[in-house]
Amino acid sequence: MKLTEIDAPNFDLAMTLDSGQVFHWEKIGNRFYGTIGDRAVWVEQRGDVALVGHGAPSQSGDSPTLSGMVVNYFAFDHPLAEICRSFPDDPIMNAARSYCRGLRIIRQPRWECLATFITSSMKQVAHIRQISRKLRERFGERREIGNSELFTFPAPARLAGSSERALRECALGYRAKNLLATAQLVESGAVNLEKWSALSDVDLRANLCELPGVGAKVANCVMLFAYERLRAFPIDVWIERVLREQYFPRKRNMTAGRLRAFAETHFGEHGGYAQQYLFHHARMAARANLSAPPR
DNA sequence: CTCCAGGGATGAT
DNA sequence: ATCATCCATGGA
Repeated sequence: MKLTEIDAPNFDLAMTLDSGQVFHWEKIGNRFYGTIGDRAVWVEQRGDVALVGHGAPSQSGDSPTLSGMVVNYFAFDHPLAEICRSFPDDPIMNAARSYCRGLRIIRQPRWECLATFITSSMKQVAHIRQISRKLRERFGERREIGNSELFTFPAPARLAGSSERALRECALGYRAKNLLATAQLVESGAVNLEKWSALSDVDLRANLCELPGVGAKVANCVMLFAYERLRAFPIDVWIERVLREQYFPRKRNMTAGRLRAFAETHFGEHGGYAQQYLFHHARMAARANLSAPPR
């Protein structure tokens, strides 16, 4: 076990990992255990420093340094103060910005992010976490870290070579068919997720939406979390609720299309970041209301 | 346009 | 201990 300290200014690890953008990190004590690509690590925040525990690299040679991988994964290079300053100055956004200080949109591996969000449709965060764990345990590669074992997210070939039935055993339900079909498209080379990074937002979204199990919402999540398209604005039920109740409280005829058009213009060049802040703030506020309901 | 598949955590009773 | 609710895509 080795330790690495990494400068992590303006960062909140727990907020970042608990904001519904990534689903496999497990909290044990003060540490979050998970994989970054092929590497098993734990991460602990100590003020402005991220302490990272890790085993030996899986392969020697030309792999990037661990600290480089961590900096890239958690996007410590995103100019967060500047990004937050670009949000609109309205009461809703200001409350979310203040609550979510240090939340960063991370850079997830493309396939892992796409596959995970295909499994996310019509599921809540707790279920998505379970599916991710089952897929990893059954099809991923085992890694040891300290006394814990972790599993990498299975490569496309691994899932493409499985079966709808095996995937259903991982609690995917009807999503199994979509994940299998998409894995086979990627594995066959018919789809090259890395090459898609060169596409415009419009073309990337269109290509993603062609994949089985990917609609507008999942496509926007993948654009935001795996392709660093910080303008992409996924609208799920939580965000739709925020938009309707907070921005248009007495407009009865706001269609989904009009809401989408509003979001795309109102939240600006880092709309995806704004969306994540609104999403996380709304979810945490709802949770707080359960323990202390209003009146 | 409507209806529904499929499923496990979570809340309500 | 049961019962209802949450959720996004795609096909009928």
